[in-house]
Amino acid sequence: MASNDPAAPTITNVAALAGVSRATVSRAFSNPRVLRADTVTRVRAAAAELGYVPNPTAQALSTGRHGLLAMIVPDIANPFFPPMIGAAQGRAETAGLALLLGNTDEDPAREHTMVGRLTPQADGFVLAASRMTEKQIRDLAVRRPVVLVNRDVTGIPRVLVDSADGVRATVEHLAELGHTRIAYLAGPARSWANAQRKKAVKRSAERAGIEAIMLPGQVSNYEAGMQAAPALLDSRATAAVAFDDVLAHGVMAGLTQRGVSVPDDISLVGCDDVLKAQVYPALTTVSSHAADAGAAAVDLLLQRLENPEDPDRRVLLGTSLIVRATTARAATGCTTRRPS
Amino acid sequence: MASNDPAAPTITNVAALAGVSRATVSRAFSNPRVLRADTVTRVRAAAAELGYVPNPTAQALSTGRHGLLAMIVPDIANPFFPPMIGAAQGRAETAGLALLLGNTDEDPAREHTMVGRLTPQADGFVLAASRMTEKQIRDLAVRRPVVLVNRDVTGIPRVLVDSADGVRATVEHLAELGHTRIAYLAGPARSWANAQRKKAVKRSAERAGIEAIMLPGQVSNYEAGMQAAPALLDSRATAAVAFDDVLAHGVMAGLTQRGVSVPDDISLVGCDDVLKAQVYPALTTVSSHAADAGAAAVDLLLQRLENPEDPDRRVLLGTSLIVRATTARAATGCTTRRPS
DNA sequence: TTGTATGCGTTATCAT
DNA sequence: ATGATAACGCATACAA
Repeated sequence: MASNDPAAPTITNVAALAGVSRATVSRAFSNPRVLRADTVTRVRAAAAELGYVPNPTAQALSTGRHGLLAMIVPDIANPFFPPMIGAAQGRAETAGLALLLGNTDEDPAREHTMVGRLTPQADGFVLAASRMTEKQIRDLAVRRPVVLVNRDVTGIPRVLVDSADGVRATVEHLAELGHTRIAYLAGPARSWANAQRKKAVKRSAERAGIEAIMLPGQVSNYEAGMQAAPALLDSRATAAVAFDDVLAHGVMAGLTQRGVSVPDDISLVGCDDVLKAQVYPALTTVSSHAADAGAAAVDLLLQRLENPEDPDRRVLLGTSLIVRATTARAATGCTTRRPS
Repeated sequence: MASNDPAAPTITNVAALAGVSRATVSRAFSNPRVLRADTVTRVRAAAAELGYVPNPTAQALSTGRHGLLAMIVPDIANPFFPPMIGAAQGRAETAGLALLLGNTDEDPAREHTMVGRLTPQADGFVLAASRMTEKQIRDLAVRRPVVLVNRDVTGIPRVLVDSADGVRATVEHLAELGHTRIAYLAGPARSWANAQRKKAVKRSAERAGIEAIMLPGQVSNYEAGMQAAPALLDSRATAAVAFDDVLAHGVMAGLTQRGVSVPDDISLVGCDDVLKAQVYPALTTVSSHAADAGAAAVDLLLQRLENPEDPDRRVLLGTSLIVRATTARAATGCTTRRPS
């Protein structure tokens, strides 16, 4: 029945040592302003001497606040998320909160179950690229503050990485290089970011007066990219924008395998800048600032936590084109080489 | 004071509806075997009707078990850790536990503080590549079960990725390719894996009858790799093993920048296989199976949790060489080109 | 400003 | 097999 924690001092021990009541010790930590300054210091000294730390579980039972934030991501192995998680954890830590991490493997059912499992312990949720239904999200939101990342549900605070700027700059960049027919390689169908990027490519191409082809996609990983290479070649586009960097690298591999050179034969642009300049050839990409998104999401959540009546917020984070080594002038004259 | 959870039914409501005492409701969930089968079903039915779920916080306060595992990593942005974290979370989830994640930015002080903050809520710890002192780790271990990953402290259960096999295979591979002078590019000085790999390179080189040069290093990132390129060239080694893949990529960048070609002029091998075959040129590397390590660590922790008297365990995970495209025969005759 | 008393939801001890 | 009740550690309404 007792705590399994050997020799963990409680408020009672501190009270005895400091010669005050347990209520005073409690106040010395949770509401020091109502106490005389010297009692606060006296109590704190006693606490320090014993190594006393308030027990968050007991606090939670009494206040309903657990000091825990939950963050759910669809795939931690996707390099887009780790920086976001790191930033979120750091922000939470600064606010004195700890972070519960859940990985759903893109499975909506698993996400829903996990959220249910965590609800009684978490003060709030950050749902990154959530795959749950709008109804499920709203149901959760009435029980706990929720902040969405890259998912746009009216009435739920959300931070969205707005690819529009970066994609437009990308298309203009490609147009300037003489490309007149470009392709968009889609990512997960349910992904908000995918829908947004697809639309941005389409519109920007119209504006720039060039042709845009939409190539289908389901998942976003290296394998899928490899397999998308033939379709890209068939499309006869001379440049492609991929849903993200991982997909782009897969495409690059598939193309190289078929003797097609990037960027000499086909220009390639990724999204999210997850690999930075860490690989050769360095990928031209649309930077997403995932870490900023993680920090912003936690900030939003903290606001909601201290003021549940906070108005609906929709934070848009900009993106920008980073030109590196996978874009070049459109191949002139000769057609793209095909394997035998 | 009250719970912030709207309309969360408690054991009392269920007891009233089922016409039993609160104790019986409790037993119906935590220890059903001592109850008559029909009462269990009756209570469960009442609970289901109300949507009752046991409150983990209250359980924790009473039992001392929180249903929470904490995992601390030095740098979540390092691609070695995300798969490990994902596997650990999955394993914990299967066991009905949630995962608290902490990121320390390689800062021992921050790690220590974080561990202190989390101790009252976590049932146990997985410390990945911990930077804390041995004493700090032991102190923690008397309060909570602890499992280490890639840190070797006697008496503390630990899982170690044993690079020896993979490194030996690497050195033999290089020797067969005609290399007679190879370099090891070190990583973080306090890293157990670094010490182990360095030693393995040294010994394997001796066995293979070739020369091994140790190049110093402090941190492991792309930048550091770039900056290490000149030293590598100065060493006149024709092949190099880097502490990890990220460092290797940085080195590759630095070399390419100076007009030195990989693998034509210099062969390069990474460690950990964090980028899989996802980049060109695909990196020859020593695979570390980080996900397996994460799963094994949680398994070890679960064992300790149910039996604290479990004997000291030291799990060694093997590694293997994956030959891809960055190793080739030693350049013959001509010396390595240097930039002007 | 500080102390007293009670409740938070559950488990476990001791009865019956 | 089941019920009554005392913890678990803390926060807060109320009293003083």
